[in-house]
Order: sequence, then C-alpha cells, then structure tokens
Amino acid sequence: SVSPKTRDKVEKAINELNYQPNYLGRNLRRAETRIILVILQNISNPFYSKVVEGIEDLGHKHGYTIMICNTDSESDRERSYLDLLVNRLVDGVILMEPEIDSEELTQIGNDFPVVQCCEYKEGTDVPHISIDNVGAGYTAVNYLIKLGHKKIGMISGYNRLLSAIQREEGYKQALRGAGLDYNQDLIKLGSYGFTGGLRATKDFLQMENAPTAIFAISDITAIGAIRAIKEEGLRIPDDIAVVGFDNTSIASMYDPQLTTISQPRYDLGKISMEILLDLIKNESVPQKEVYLEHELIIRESTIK
Amino acid sequence: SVSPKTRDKVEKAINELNYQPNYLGRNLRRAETRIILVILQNISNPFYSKVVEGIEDLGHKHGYTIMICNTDSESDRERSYLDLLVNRLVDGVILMEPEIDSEELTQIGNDFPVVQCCEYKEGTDVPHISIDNVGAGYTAVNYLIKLGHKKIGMISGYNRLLSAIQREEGYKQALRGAGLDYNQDLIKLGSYGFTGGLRATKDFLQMENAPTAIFAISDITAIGAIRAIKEEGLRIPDDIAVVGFDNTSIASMYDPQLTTISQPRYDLGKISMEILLDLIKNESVPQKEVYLEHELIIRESTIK
DNA sequence: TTGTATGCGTTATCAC
DNA sequence: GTGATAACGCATACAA
Repeated sequence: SVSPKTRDKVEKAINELNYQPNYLGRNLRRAETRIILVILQNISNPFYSKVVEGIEDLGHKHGYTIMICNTDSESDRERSYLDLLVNRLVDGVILMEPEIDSEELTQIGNDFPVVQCCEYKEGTDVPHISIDNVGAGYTAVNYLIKLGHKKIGMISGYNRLLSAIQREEGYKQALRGAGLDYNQDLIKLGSYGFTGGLRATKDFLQMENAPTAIFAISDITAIGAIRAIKEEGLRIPDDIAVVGFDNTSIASMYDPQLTTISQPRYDLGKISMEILLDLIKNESVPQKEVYLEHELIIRESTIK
Repeated sequence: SVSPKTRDKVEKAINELNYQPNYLGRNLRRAETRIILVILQNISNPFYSKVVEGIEDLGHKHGYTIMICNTDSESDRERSYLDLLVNRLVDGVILMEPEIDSEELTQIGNDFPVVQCCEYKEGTDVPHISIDNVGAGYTAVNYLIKLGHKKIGMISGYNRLLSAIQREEGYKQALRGAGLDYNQDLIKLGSYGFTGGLRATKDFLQMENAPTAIFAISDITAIGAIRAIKEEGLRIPDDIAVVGFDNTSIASMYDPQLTTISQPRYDLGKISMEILLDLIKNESVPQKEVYLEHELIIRESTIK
C-alpha cells in the first residue's frame, strides 16, 4: 500500500545509497532468523549428504536457510553450536549425533526446537527419527545365515553409539533365531573407518576357526575388511562374504561391489525437517519417535 | 569492576530467570557476529573436509564460528548465501567454487571480506588461494610420459572450471615438451563423478589406437576409469595406467591403490582463513594471489 | 562502584 | 497512503 511516486523515491534512494537491509536489526525486531542449523560429526562422512539434501529441500521451500557445523565428536563444540540456538542466532537445530547427555539435551529441547536425526539419545523428550537398527542388524545377518554361513563376525564401533549397540543386538537375535552360537570374540570394535575394518578383519583371519562372513558397521569399514581379505589372498565372496551399512556411493563403486543395508537418507532428513517446522510453529508434534524402513541391497560381496 | 554483592545479585537473577543473552541484540550493537561462512558446492565432495578443517582450526583460535552452506552449483543459492554477508549476518565468506560472474563478485568483495579458496574467478580483486593447476597437470602427465607412455588420454570436467582448463593446459604442455602429438579426441569431458570416468574410458577403449594411460580430473573419475578398464578385462597398470587428482581418502583405499596429485588441503583452508582474518581486520592483504605446492603420490595404478 | 540514558537498524503500530 | 514513534536486547558512555 504505497503510491507509485513514493515507491520510486524509495527505490531511487536504495540505489543511490546502495542500501542493504541489516538482518541483525530485522531479526532482532522479528525475533527470528529463519536459519536452521544442522549439527553433524564431520562432513567427510559420506552418509550425511543425502540427509542434508532432504533437510534443505523442505527447509528452502519454507524460506529457511540451512547451515552445517562440524563437531568432530567434541561435546564442547556441540554445546557451543547449540548455544547459537539458545542465544537466538538460529531458529532450530537438527542434531545428527548428540554427544551431550540426555539431561542437558532435554533441557534445551524443552525451550527450543531440536530434532535428533539418525543417531539419538534415549530418555529425552527431544523427538528423533531413524531406522530400526535392531531390525537392520537382524536383516543383514539373517541374510548371511540364509546364504548358509554359520560363523559370522561383526565389526562394530568402539564409540558405543546407540545405533551400533542396536545393530549388535540385531546380530545376536539373528544368530539365536537360527540356533547358531554366539561368542564375544565374534564382535570386534573399531573406528568406523577403513583401518578399523582392516585391523578387525586381520584379527578375524588369525582365529583358528575364522568367520566365513563379516557384517560391518559402515561401508568404509566393510571396504577395510575387503582389503584385509584380499591381502590374505582370499576371495570374496567365495571364501568370505562381506556386508556393509549405509549404501553410500562407494558401495557400488568398489570392486567387488558391496552388499549393504540402505537407509532412506533423503526421507530421514526431510521428515526431521518436517518435525522441526512443527516445533517452530509450536504445533504439537504428532510423533516423538519415527522409524523408517531399511533395505538390503545385494551386490557382489556376498553372492556371485 | 563490580562489588561482590551486586555480582551475587546479578548471578542469582541469571539463574532464576534462566537468562541467556540474545546474540542478535549483542551482534547488532557490536556490529559483528564472529561467524564465518564457507560456501561450497556440496559436502558430498570428499575434497572439502580437510580444507574446512584448516579453516576451522585457525578460525576457532580467533573466536570465530565456522558454518558451511551447499550451493549445489546453483548461482542463485550462492547469491543468497553471499547476501548473508552483505546483510551482516556473517563477518566473512570463504568461497570454494564461485558461480557468479567476476563483476558481481568484485562488487561484493569490494565492500565485504571474501576469499576464494581452490577454485576462483579471474579478473577480480578478490584474493584467491590455490595450487598451480597448470603445473599439476604437467606433473601428472609428464610422470606418465617418463614411464614410457606415448598415448595419454585425459578425462576433464564439462563444467569448464578454471582448474580443469588449467590442468588441460598442463597436459598439453607436457605432451608438447616431449614432442608427442596431441589431438582433441584425447581429452574427454564428463562430470567429476564415477560415471563420468566410466563412460569416457569406455569411449577411449573403443578407439582404434587407445591410450595406454589416463589422467583423470578427480579421484572418483579415475576410479570410474579403473572400473571401465577392469570390465573390459584389461589390467592396471600393465595395460593401462591411471592417475587421479586430489588424493582423497578413497585413493589409498581402492584396489588398485590410486596414483594421484595431492593438494595441500589443510593449508589451503588455513591460509584462506589467514587472509580472511586480515581482510576483516581491514589490514592490507600482503598477497592477492597465493599458490601452494602440489605433490605426486605414486601408487599401484601406475606402477607395480 | 552503581545507575541511567542512548543508539545500533529494523518493523509494527497508530494517528493523521 | 503517509509520517512519526516505540521497542526488540545489548553495550557503551557518562553522571551520580
């Protein structure tokens, strides 16, 4: 509701002064920034990109800018990023790997919009969305059992993330369900990386009754395992079969191509954003816990 | 300079109200946010993580928070992220792959702290830091020539990034320097991805006088090339040698391990941040153009 | 050492 | 349709 004349005058002034609004003033006045922060461990993890894509697509549609911060698993850094929320510099946070304890998280989630995506802490009111990791572990191992494997090793994460513990549980359930014996030596802990998989597998191969199949906590770990197996002069899948996790792009690029569990990464991100938008609008969140379906992707590392 | 009594009173009030300062007010008043924005194409590119690490390490030391945004190569998104700088929501920007034209970039760089890192536009006053891509292309191809290869193909990027054009120039210089003939069919353009490398290589292998060595614009492209070569039943490096670029983690994980050109990624990030800090402090920038050394990493894909 | 007033840049409100 | 004013939360300068 402005007359064309004043509009002209204003626009001329804008051009003359090269005027750019100061968002700090605007945001202060409006009490919102329309920025969403995604806090993740490190962008080097290839798992995240698709998740972020889902977050971005929905976020942009609603006029939000998405920004990403790396914690490198340091809880202090995570805390300082969460402070950006508490101190009103961002409108909401999607937390991909909470390091701080559930008490602290609950506290923040009580007053500000936070959603946990993929990884989460138990015992908080902060909504979370992920796959059923017990079920996914079960799927992977049960598949190996159906292929005829009776001695199956697992390479898990030493960091004791909930997802890792749950996948181990799925592994155990599958063994029990098939009447196979489980013993502690069959789960080795390592980093999620290549060397973690490599070392754990070398250990496996030293065992007098070595596994004929390995279920790894991530694709990169699985590739480390494959390397170790090849270095010993063994063949995949003939001598040892390998299953990874996440279906990251490397899984179909490697030689042999990797059988793996696929998470619906785009939807994990998108639905996280959906819930976050509800929280920001102060609407009641329909579900505090959402679990999406996983999928077994069969490739060369388990079957010819 | 506050009496213990008032301090107590204030602290009690802080606790009672659960007071958290509003950074929007603070930043408005201080006219700074102490946030640096890193604008990159997509976090899925494994090249970036080490660069960001360098940026973060130095940035944190100076009390800055580092945030990352994905452009997905869309200039509109890049523009909207640069607006965050123009509109005072961030104190500086490190731009890893400028999409907007040099005029627009110069304009922004004139008024605000911007540094171009790795990729850059020519004809701007905006400082940039990178390796000498002509030299790097030369190093890679000259190495293949020294190994005895006379027919060398290159897989470059169709997006015509300056770095790609420069590496092609280095490729040509090396051929010329050795008195080898160059023809246009020996450079194929593709995406920087796996399929780009795969397809280009299949094309190469169809040629009646196919190359005995391939220089790829990225490690992932090189891996696509390797896949294509293997699928044709040829051996690496016996039948065809392959050189990649960037020395990303996959290079040492793949089978065969990949010979590649390593960029000093951490330092590229760190020095970008150094220059940016100078710009923010309004100090004169010693150098508008910085070039760091590259390094040839020799592995299994070129020599047994 | 404490209290108070002012302005950062914006937008919403209200009177005109 | 226009213009003036207040207030968002903070930090600074100055007075008490």
